[in-house]
Amino acid sequence: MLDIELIRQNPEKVKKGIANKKINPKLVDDFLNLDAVWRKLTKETDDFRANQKILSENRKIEEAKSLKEKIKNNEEKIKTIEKQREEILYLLPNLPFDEVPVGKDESESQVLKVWGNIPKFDFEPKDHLELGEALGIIDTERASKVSGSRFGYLKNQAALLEFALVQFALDIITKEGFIPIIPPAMIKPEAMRAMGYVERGGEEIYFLEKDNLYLIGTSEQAVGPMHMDEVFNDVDLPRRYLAFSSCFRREAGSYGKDTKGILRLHQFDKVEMFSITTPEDSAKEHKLILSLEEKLIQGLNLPYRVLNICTGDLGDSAAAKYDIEVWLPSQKTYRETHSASNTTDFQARRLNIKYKSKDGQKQHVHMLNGTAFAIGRMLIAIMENYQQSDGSILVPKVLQKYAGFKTIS
RNA sequence: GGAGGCGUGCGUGAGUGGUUGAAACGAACUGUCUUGAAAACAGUUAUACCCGAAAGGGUAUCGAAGGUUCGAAUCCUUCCGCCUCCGCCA
Repeated sequence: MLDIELIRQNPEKVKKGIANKKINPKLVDDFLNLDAVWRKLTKETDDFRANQKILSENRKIEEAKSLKEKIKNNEEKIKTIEKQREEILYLLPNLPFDEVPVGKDESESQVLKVWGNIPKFDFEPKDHLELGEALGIIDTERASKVSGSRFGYLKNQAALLEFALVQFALDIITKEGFIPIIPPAMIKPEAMRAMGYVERGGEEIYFLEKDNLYLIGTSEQAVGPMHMDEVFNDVDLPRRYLAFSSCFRREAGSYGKDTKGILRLHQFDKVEMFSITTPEDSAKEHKLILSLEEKLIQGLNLPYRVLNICTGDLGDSAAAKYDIEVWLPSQKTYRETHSASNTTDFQARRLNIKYKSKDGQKQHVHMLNGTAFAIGRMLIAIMENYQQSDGSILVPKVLQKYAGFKTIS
C-alpha cells in the first residue's frame, strides 16, 4: 500500500511510477477524486458528532435526535466511498526506485553479471525429466494419476538431495544471523491481502473456502504477517529469517507452459530469506540477499546470470528486484531460479509494522525477501549441468557431505 | 466434535447505559533534591484520522464487525482469539 499523503502531495510522481509498471495512471485521479469527497464527508460528520455530544450532555434529547439520522446517513456514504477508495489504493503498486531500468517486459531487464562456464557436452545433453525417470528419482506420471498435472514425486536420491540443499542453505545463511523458521502454510485472508497478493494475481493462489484460509505461494506470505501491528526497537533491526516451507501455486494462465517435468509445479519446497530493516538499510540488505544467493549458487558451481528486473516486470510490491537465472543445458538458456525483492514500506504499511528510532520517532520498516533455494528448480539445474554421458549425475562437491553420496546412477 | 469460562491502556486490574481516553496500583521517562545512586515529591507516558499556515480544535478506538439508544467499555447479534473439562488424534 502506498502512503496516502504521498499520493495527495505528489500525484505526478505516483502516476509516473505506476505507469512504468504498466498500470493505468488514471487510477491516481480516481483515487484523489474519491479522497476529496471522503475528506469533506468526514469533516462534516465529525462536526455533527461533536454537536450531538454537546446536545446529548445537556439532555437536549429532541435536538440530538435530529442529528442521529444525518450522522447515520453520512456514515453510510463514507463507508461506500472508503471501500471504493481502498479498492483503488490496493491496486496501486509500489513505486520503482529511480535506478530501476524502465522497460515493458523481461526482455528489457538489465543483465548485471554473468558467472561460471556453460558446460560443454560431447554428447546430446538430456533434460531433467528424461534423466530423472531413467534414474528412478522423478515420477510425474504417477503423480498425475494421483494428483493431476503439475505434480511430481521426488524419490530416492532426489528426495535426499532436497534435504542436502536445505542443510547447505541453512549452514551458509544462518551464519549471517538469519533465524531458521518453519511457518504455517495456510494463512488468513487479511494476511494474504496485506502482503499484496490478493488484489492482483489472486487467481494464482489456492483458497480453502471451507476454512477461509489461503495456501501460501511462498513462505514470505506467512513470515511477513508474523509481526503485524508490532513496533520494533531500532536495535532489533535488521531482523532476518530463513524460512522453509512448501509453496502452492495454481499456475492459472500458464497452461501449456513448462508442462514437462518439475520446472513449474503446483507444489514445491523452498528455502527463503526474509529481512526487516530500517529504510536507510534496505538497499544494502537487498545487496546482501543477492550476494548470499550468489554464494549458494557459486557453491554449487552452476553457471548463472544476474538480472536487474525492469519496471514493467516488477511485481506489485517490489520497488526493485534482482533475479538469478541458472543455465539449463536442455533449454540452452538461463531460467529463473532465484529472485530478491525490496518491497520497501509497501507491505509494512498494510501490515502496520513500525520501528522506533533513538529519537522516539516511529516509522514503517522496510521488508525484503529472496530465494535461498527453490528446491525443484535447483534439482533441475544440478541434474542437467552435472549429467554424464552414461546418464548418471554427479553431486556438487558441497552437497556430498550432506547427501551421503557422490553420484546418482 | 461436545460443555463451560474469558478478552479493558506498557503490565496487573476497576468499571454494567450519561464529561470514561477510561479509577487504582505497578513499570518507564523527565524534573527537583543528591558528590553519584536510591528514596521522596511533581510531571509525562496510546494510536489513527479530519480541519488549520501555525497555535490549536475536532472525531474515532476498551478483541473485530454489525445492531439498540439522544448517549455504550457497559445491552443485543455474529465473528475471531485464548483458557478449562470430555472425546478424537501425529
